[in-house]
Amino acid sequence: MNIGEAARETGLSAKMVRYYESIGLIQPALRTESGYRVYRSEDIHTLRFIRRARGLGFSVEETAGLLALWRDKTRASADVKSFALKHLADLEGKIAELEGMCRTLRHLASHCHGDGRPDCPILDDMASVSAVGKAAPAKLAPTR
Amino acid sequence: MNIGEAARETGLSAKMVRYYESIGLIQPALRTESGYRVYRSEDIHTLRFIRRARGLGFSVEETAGLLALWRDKTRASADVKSFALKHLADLEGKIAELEGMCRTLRHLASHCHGDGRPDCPILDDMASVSAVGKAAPAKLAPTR
DNA sequence: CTTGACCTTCCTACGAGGGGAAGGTTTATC
DNA sequence: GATAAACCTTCCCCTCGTAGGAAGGTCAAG
Repeated sequence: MNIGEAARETGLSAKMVRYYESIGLIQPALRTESGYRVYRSEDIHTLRFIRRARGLGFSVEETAGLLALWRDKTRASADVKSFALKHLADLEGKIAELEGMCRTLRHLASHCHGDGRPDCPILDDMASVSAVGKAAPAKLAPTR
Repeated sequence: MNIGEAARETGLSAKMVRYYESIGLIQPALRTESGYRVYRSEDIHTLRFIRRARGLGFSVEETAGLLALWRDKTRASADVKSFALKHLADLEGKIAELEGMCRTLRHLASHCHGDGRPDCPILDDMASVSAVGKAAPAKLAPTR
């Protein structure tokens, strides 16, 4: 199986597969004589695991940790669980942050009549000195 | 007021202020004879507006749009409102995505006994073929 | 033999900055 | 007036997880 097929099979892109190899998340793939990467079903299995972990929001680095646990047949399930719960807490923190923004935005929007007139409490609030840091608790976290 | 003071005053970093200038989000600052950037209270006002917008999760590009609306004294408040509501919908979409991950993780973790034994339903699930794409709806969205 | 669909490596860009080097300026203290 | 600390300047490279594309090699079908 070459990289394109492996990509279709796993829901990743060929680019991603090469990238994961380049950063050492997966072992270098076998190669044909002409240099094409070759994937066995066991490699596909690993790639699917990776895609699943990424889909659950684990970073690539965390995914490497999970892969190591997966391959370590003597791991304690408690280790996996704490890994998962730690990540869950991260996600919940992110959600809380986004919800703070949503609350503020909803509040501001609800006070804006939203017609053709120029006066707008949303802009007024954003421009007001007192509002600085109100809905931006502590740090300006990475958005996206 | 030089850049360091302006940064402290607005809650941004000096790097960010230079960056915003470099990408054209703000006008090039005035300079002293020796080349130091100088900020007037009106510039500080703008920087605070930016910080507030970023704190509400608007991208820099969206912030540029908001700034333009802010400066346009003839804008319709409806434009601002729709801008805000669009962003709100984006945030809500992001939250829903994260919550999907959380739900799955909570479910998986609740089925893991979390003791010293190696068998772990979390890893089992992640490795199972059928689970592919289950909690990763459609695209693998950028995490962080 | 040619065409098109693959594959390879390498380089660039994104967003939103952070870190730090090398060097100039300003301010406070002695 | 000298010196040291604390500023400032530009410049370039790093992050993270990809995507896009150029230049060139390979493979299967017609």
